[in-house]
This record gives sequence, structure tokens and C-alpha cells, in this order.
Amino acid sequence: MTARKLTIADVAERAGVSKGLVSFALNDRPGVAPATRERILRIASEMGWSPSLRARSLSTRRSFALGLVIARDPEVIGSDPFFPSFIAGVESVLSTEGRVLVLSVVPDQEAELMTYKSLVADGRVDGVFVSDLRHDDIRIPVLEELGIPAVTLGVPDVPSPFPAVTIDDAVGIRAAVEHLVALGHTRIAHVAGAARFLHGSRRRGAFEQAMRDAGLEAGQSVDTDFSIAEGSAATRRLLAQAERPTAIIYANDPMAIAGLAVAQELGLRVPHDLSITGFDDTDISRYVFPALTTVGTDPAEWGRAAARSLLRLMEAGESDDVALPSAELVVRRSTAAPGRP
Amino acid sequence: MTARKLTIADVAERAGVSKGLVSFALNDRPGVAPATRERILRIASEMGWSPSLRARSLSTRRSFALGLVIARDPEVIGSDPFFPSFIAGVESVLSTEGRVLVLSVVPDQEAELMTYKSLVADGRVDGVFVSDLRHDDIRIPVLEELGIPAVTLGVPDVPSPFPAVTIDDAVGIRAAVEHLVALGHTRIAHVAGAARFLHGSRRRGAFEQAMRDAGLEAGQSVDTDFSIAEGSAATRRLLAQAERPTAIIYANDPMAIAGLAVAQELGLRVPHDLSITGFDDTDISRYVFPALTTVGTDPAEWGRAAARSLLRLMEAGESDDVALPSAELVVRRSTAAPGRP
DNA sequence: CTGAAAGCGCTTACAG
DNA sequence: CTGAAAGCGCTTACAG
Repeated sequence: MTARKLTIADVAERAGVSKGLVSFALNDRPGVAPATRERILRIASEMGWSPSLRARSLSTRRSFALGLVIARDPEVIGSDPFFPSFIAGVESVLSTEGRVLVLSVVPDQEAELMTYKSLVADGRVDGVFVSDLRHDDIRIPVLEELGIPAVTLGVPDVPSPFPAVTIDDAVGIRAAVEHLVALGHTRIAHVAGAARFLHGSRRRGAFEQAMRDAGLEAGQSVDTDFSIAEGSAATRRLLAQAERPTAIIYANDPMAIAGLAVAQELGLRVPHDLSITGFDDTDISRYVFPALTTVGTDPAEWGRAAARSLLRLMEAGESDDVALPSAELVVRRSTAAPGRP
Repeated sequence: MTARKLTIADVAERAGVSKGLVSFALNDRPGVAPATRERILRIASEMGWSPSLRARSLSTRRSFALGLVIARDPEVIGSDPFFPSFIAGVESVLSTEGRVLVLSVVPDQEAELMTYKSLVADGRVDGVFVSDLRHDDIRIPVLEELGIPAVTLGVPDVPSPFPAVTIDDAVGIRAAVEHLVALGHTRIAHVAGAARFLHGSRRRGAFEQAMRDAGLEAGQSVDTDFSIAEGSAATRRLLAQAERPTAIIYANDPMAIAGLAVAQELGLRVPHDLSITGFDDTDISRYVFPALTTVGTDPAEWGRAAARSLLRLMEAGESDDVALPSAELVVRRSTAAPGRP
């Protein structure tokens, strides 16, 4: 590993050209004779030289890194399988681009904003991902003012100069409602995510609209913070009612699995006494009993698409919104016609 | 945000000193009169100047970043809650140190090694975390030769110059066995993790030893890749036998939850017909039915300890091994005395 | 098509 | 205790 002592000057000398020319050859810039270019590159690789990222960073004012800031309670971050899959998707495209992901996990929104700011101020990243969009999301104007390229997961409800990568989860919720209605359910409830998140309230809105469209009275919705604990508590409340729902649509799989457990604990048979649907089609959903009917999304593909979009924005200066295939209902064993008492 | 145009020269001029002195004051180096130092710092902050990380990186040959490479199948990465919690722990200490985490998720061991190498070659990180230790782990000698500071999660089975941060999970497995034996179980099986991982084979070894110590014949162990799918399949195989076990100890919670589902599907009552224990005490384990008896570990604390250890190594040049509190059994409702047929 | 030089914004011996 | 200068290793106008 003596390799690290080499600099562009060594390569230039060995090739009998100036440092500038080596740089030009390396960066594929015009003005280098093809033969020369090739010779320089060959010599560089023979010598085992690769340009110093730090030096490049200083002179180009770029970091060749992208940033993701996740604001989640450290205690519950583990229960949401979304981010690991999303990140794996992001990495799969970054790794082929010589770029790297800088990840921050922070406890709250205040720290989240500070982190975006310092990441940019320190020049740690050349672009950022914005996930878990909230209503009137302050990050949009802040990032715009910071002048950093960004991509949002979903379309913000405030004016945004950034490309959005979307997956239509409302379609999935609607499909779940229609599936349950077709089975004969009329008392359908929704255990929703946090209303401050766009995806939380959008799924809830889709649920209510679908219920109306089915000619049913607006089903009950109860908001949660997306955590397993609150999903469990919400289920307990819903099932404690005299006129309890015969089906519950959950905003994510972990809550649905907790709901399944509550039903079992209360002696209700799923799906005979209670039908249940989840959201995300996470790995575990097919391995619970009964296997969970859920709405499939593809977080890894979302990650790939977001990374591509952000890279394009950084290189071309602009990037179109991209819409991923809609979330689709995956019917398994946790839903059935409501049982006769 | 005109702040970004400022350089150390601006501050020096305004303070009426040389750039060098500003640098010394900033870095708390001796040779600056306290009063001068204070004045420089005050002026710098008044001007809103913060030193350019890129320039510092180039001259100090440091990146002020730490690296973590995770080799996991993108499809199943989401089902293991370990990493998100671990990372949250790491971040909680890095964020106060002006350091940042560079995360890579790669599909296999080959890519994993390449990634460590390029992270170091590019000077992306000043130190790395080594998780999921394997037998004869090649990463240890490679990282040693690369000359990069590292910390390992657990003690490698090859000579290692790096500090290790350990949690004694064997204690937890032993406690699970003893708990089940005390309840009257004699046919206890183990659904183990992958044997190529140190933690996988260590838990298995602890299981076998504890069985022997209890005077029981070595219980059945079946290796898996830690995935929910294999945990489910292993359970199915174990329960299909004529003399099926009355209790199963799983190497992680997700597999235990899948096992619970298999039992239910087969019409076995848990814990009456089959006792089940998990590992890690993840968030969901208390929200399944019956609530899971499991072995508690603290991935976030592990992350904090590992980060502290690595930082100490980088600053002091050495760092002792640290042993976290042993994994402890958390008894809930999925274990009981074996039911009479 | 090619070279010599300045610049990116810090840090760090070296003098004084 | 303080200053002037070189150096980190690239990129990029500017000349030719």
C-alpha cells in the first residue's frame, strides 16, 4: 500500500506531460489528443494512482456525497423496515457512481433542520434526500435557500423547486377498501399514521374518500405516530366498542401485526371475526398467521429512483418528477367475508 | 447565506492577525495569548465564519467521518431491526463531535471488502465499524494493512489490533435454556443464525453447552441465514417430527415471530403446546400474541459504545475493549411449562 | 493540442 | 507570543 504516496505530479512526470494535462485526461475534458489521453490513463493505472478525493473536493467545491437525514425516535427506528430497504436501493446506484451516502439519524425536527444546514455549510454533501414529508414542510424553503439540490419522496404541499419521486399509495388504500367492501364489510376502520406527515394524512384521506365512494358512512379513523405501541393501543380502543368494526385497515405492517395480536388476545378469529390489512408488504407480513393482506410498495426501487433523480438534477441542472408504479394490494389470509356471529 | 464566501483570511484581516494565528486559536493550540484567542474566536463567530471542512481535510488528511459497511441482501435488510437502532446510537455520539457517518449497504462480502478499501483509499473516512464478524474474518487483516482505525462488534477469532465492543449474548441464551428447563422442558430445539457469523455460532455453542449442563441430551439445532423465511422453514421442519420439541429458542425475534405463526397455523397453542423465545427484545416482540419471551440486548447502546471507542482510538491511539452488560432474559407470555397432551 | 501558474482554504513547521 | 510562507493535491482559466 505505498500507493497512497502518489500524486498527479508523479503521473505527469512519468508520462512526460504537465499536471494539468493529466487532470484533463482524467476528467474527459476536450483538448487532449486521444492517443495522449489513453497513454496518460494507462500510465496512471499502471502506477496505481487514483486522484485524491480531498484535493478534488477542495478545488471543485464538491464532496461527491449525498445526504439523508432521518428524524425518528431511536427507540422505534428499528421497527420500521422502510429505511433500510430504501437506503439499500439508494446505495445500489451510488456505488456505481463513485458517490457515497452520508446518513444522519436525529431524534427530532429541530435537530433534523440543524443537520441539513450543517451538512450543507460544511460541504459534506452535494445533494440531499427529503423523506417523511410534512405539511408546510419547512425543509423545502430552507433547502432552497441553502441552494442545495434535493429530491423529495412524494410531492410537497408547498411550492417546491425540487423533483419529486412519488408512489401513489392512495391507490393501494382504495384497493384495500374496495377489497373489503366486495367481501361484504360495511364497518371498516382505519388506523392511520401521523397526520402531520403527508403520507399519513393522504392515506387517511384516501380511506375516507373510498368509503364515501362505496356508499358507506365515513369509517372511523384513528391517528397514531406509526409506532407499534400506538397501533396496538388504537386497535384495542376500536375493538372495545359496542359496534366494533369487522375490518381494520392499517397504515403500516408493524401496526397491523400488533393489531392481529390484539384481536387474538381478545379471542377474535382473524379473518373470521375481524379482517386486517397492512401497508408496505414488508418481509414479515407473509410469515405471520394468518398471512397479512397488505399493500405492496417497493422501498428499494424508491431509493434507486430517488438517487437517479437526484444525480440527474445535479448533473443536468434539472430533473423531472417521476411516478413509480402505484401501490398494489396483495391479498393473503387476513381478510375474508365478515363471519356471521 | 452570504456566509459561505468568508475565509480564514477575512477573519485574520478583521482581527488584525495572521491566518496562522486564527488557525491556532481555532484549534486550541498553545502559543496564543488567551485574550487574543478569545478575541479571534469572538470575531469569527460574529462574522459567521466556520472553517472549510474541505480545506481542513486536504491539509490534515482527515475526513472527520466514520464508515460502516453492511453486507446484507437488500430484500431482507429491512427485517432486521438491529442496524437502525445501532446506527441511531452511533449518530447520537457522532453528532456532538462534528463527525458524520458514511454508510454503505452492499449485497455481498466481495463488495463489502471493496467498499472498505475504496472508502479508505479515497480518504472518505478516518475509522470504520466492523459488524457481523465472521470466522477467520478477512476484514481484520485487510483493515490492519490499510492502516485505518477500526472497532469490532464482538471479539474476532483471529488476531486483531482493534478494540472490541462486546455484549455477552451467550449469557442470554443460557438464561433462556435454564428458564425452559426450570419450567420442565426437556426437548428444546434451537433455530440458529448463520454459522459463518461469530454471533451465530456462539449462540449455538452456548445453547449446546447449556443443554449439556442441564443434563439434557444435545438439543437439535438448525442453522439459518437469520432471515424470516428460513426461520419459518426451520420451524416447520422441527414441528413435523414425530418427537417434536416442546420449546424452541430462536436466534432473533423476527424468526421467533415467524415460528409463532407456524405453530399457530399447525394448531399448536403457544405456550401450552410449544414455548418460544426470541433474541434482541425488539420493539415488536411485546406486541405479538402471546408476547414474546426474549433476550434483551441494546443495539443503540452498542452503537454509542462503539462510536466512543473508535473515537478514543483515533484520538489517543489506543482504546480498551469494552464489555457491555450481558444480554438478559425478558420473560413474557410465550413460555410456560409444557402442557400435558 | 499543450504548459506554466494561480487558486481552492485551510494547517504547520520555521523564524523571529 | 506572533508572522510569513510553504504545502496538502487537485482543477482551471489563461497563454501559446
